[in-house]
Amino acid sequence: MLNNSQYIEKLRSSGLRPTKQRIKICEVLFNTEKTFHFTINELVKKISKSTNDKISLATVYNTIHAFKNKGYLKEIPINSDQSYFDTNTSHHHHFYDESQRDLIDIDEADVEPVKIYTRIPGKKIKSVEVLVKVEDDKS
Amino acid sequence: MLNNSQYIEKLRSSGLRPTKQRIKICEVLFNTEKTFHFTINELVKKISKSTNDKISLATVYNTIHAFKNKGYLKEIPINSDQSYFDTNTSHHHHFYDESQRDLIDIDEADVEPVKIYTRIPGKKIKSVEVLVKVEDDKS
DNA sequence: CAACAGTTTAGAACAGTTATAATGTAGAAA
DNA sequence: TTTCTACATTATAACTGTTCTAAACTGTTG
Repeated sequence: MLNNSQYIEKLRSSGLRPTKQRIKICEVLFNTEKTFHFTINELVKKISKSTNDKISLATVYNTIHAFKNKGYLKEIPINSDQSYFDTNTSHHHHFYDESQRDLIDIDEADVEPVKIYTRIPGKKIKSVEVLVKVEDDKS
Repeated sequence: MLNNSQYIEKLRSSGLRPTKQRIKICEVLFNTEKTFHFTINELVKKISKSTNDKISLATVYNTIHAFKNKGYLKEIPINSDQSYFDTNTSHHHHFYDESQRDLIDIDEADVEPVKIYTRIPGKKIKSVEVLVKVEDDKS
């Protein structure tokens, strides 16, 4: 929930030029009460609903990748024909309802911290992500 | 580690006609000491190395999906431009080294069972998968 | 063996994503 | 403010993994 000048500052401070496309995308992504999940396709629709100046698809992809690299977005590891992103960059996990193709946050407090008793020599852990797949309970 | 007649039986008992393509794919996938991970591309190469009769790409896709549906393979949820499959269908988790694009099993005993204290009403849990992303440790 | 449903096949089609190269623009310097 | 330049945007082409199509083939059943 920031205003434009704060997005401009945020972009500039991370070495991204605050273009009007990037500011608009910031608004769509971050000017919300709650965080949310999205695919590029859904984001494009959301953008076009909220502005008359269309943003090209390539720019959306570029911007999302830039934001992901800067840590403003997380990509959610999931088997899907398209990539899912999350505006919630805090440490948390997900339910995935494959039938509805619906992603739901699992609050960090609702998952016992995952302990891993083995390591890969020479590598350090970057992230630990839990994906809980659910299906309709017909019992 | 089965011989052909056992694969024929396995296929037939799950309602899949034991065609020579499927039997060959069974051999490549299951006639090994250790389980392994693969992409369709890698599998196609493996198949063509081990036989002179080429199997069409469409058949490989069909067969892998059939095997996955029958529970002979698991798909590994990962953000990648291609799907990863695992011949190890027991419950276990993975390290993913993004720089090498390399998947490594985490033995079930090496992960504290993941406890989830929340549920989605009307849905039951189908699987719980942990993906640990690692990177080179430059410290 | 005949008949049929299931399977394989090559290639076309498709969807998501990335690359290209021309045009535009933010920011710095004069 | 004007000029300059590196960075961004754009439309579109290209690319990649996967799915579809429809014709030919084959395992199974009677």
